[in-house]
Amino acid sequence: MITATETTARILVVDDEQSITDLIAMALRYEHFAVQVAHSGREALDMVETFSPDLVVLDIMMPGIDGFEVARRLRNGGSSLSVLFLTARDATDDKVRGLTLGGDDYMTKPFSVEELVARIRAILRRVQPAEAAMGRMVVADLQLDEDTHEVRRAGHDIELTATEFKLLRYLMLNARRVLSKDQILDHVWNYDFGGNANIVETYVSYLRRKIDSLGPPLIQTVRGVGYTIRTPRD
Amino acid sequence: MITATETTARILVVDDEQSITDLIAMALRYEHFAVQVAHSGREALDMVETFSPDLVVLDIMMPGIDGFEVARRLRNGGSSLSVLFLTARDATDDKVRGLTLGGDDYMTKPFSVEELVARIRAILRRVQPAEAAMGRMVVADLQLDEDTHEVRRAGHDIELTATEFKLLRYLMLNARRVLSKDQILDHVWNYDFGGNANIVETYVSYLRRKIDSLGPPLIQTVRGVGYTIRTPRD
DNA sequence: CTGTTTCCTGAGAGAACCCTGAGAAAACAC
DNA sequence: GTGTTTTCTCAGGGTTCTCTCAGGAAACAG
Repeated sequence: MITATETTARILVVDDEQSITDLIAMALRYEHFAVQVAHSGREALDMVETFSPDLVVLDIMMPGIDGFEVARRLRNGGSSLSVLFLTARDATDDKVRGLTLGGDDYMTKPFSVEELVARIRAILRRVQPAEAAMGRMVVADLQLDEDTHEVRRAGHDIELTATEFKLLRYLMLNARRVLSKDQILDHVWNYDFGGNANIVETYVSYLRRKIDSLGPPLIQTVRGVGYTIRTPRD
Repeated sequence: MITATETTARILVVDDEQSITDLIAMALRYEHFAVQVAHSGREALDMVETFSPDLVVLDIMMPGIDGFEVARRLRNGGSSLSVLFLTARDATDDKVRGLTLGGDDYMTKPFSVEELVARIRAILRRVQPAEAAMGRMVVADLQLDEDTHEVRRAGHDIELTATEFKLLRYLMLNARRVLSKDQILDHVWNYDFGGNANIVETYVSYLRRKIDSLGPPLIQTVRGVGYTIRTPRD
């Protein structure tokens, strides 16, 4: 522990589908957030009282009190609670738009866990300026900026595709930690991705070509386990 | 914290429609204003006492005491409070004009959040000269002046349509940051716009034709993510 | 050394994404 | 009302990206 203000953000996850709340809760706990789960609008409103979260991940389509109504009741309560809405891809986004103009945001299902975490961090960064400047990550002479989407190493700009960027962000967020291919697949690709894990190898290969050509290799294979990014032992 | 005079302007939002006050309050809170909401003329007059806002966003068409009457009573009370009126598109604007002779302003519904914020800042700039000179934005050799609505690059005046101007302002306000098409749509277009996001591509195309023909391209596509305006790396 | 497993990477098909011209519809000016 | 400007829709086509597959390289076990 570093200081007493090293706060762990509290997140309430609301979805009527258990599989979704399980997925999200697990991912967020892994990222060291304090997580609670609710499976209906009513339950959510109750838990906001008892748990007082910093942010709510809120599914819109729920029987009974839906996500819109939950959000509205929270606002009426004078709460300035941040909300990340979840919505089906084909849902008309009009109503969501109206609600997400503030610091809030929304994602369409299916999403990748990595992106969910990224967006949650982005929202928290705005609300809790303590975590400001967190949008920039550094490993050795490699830097990644989430806001500008810029990646540089040793003074060179590196152009990454969307997927490459997400993969690198995930690796850097967990720098030094070894991540299995399945973990990477689950976090960086959409949760309903059905393909095979070889795609992780492929994208690691792409990243190496762009990043490790500019200096000592940072992305390392741990055979039989997975990959990690770290500054190499001399 | 920088100084004690680092003031956050206080804004009272008055409209009988909850969805509208929700929308505006959320957007303004995101811009770090202190916001309170009232849903009737009477409530508004009370809150002016207790909240003492710097500016009031005031809907005209309200049951009971309407916006005109609220403004009149405020003036009679000797207050020099600034007002931004909201009015339906088809309302006769004559009466509004009469009331906006001071530093005040008005907007017709539906509006875009981006424009609402811009006008509020413009009003506050006049009243609180502290924020003066905030109306000019610069990216490389491109400059945009909110007050005069002028855009110049490399010594050339550039004529933009209203929508082009709003889009460019939003991009420049977030210079270097990558903005998704949805984000842009939500901020630059009216809140009830239901069309598809391709219109953003179209307008980016228009802007490029007018702006990027005068020098190295400033508006950049980040494929799969969105757009950003930045001075290009050599 | 040999066989086995794991990983790397080139090639390519299909999909996704983006740009832009053309024109209809709406707003505006006179 | 007429003509002009602006906004918005649509679709074609070019480009880039994603993902699969397969052969070969590297690491490991015996």
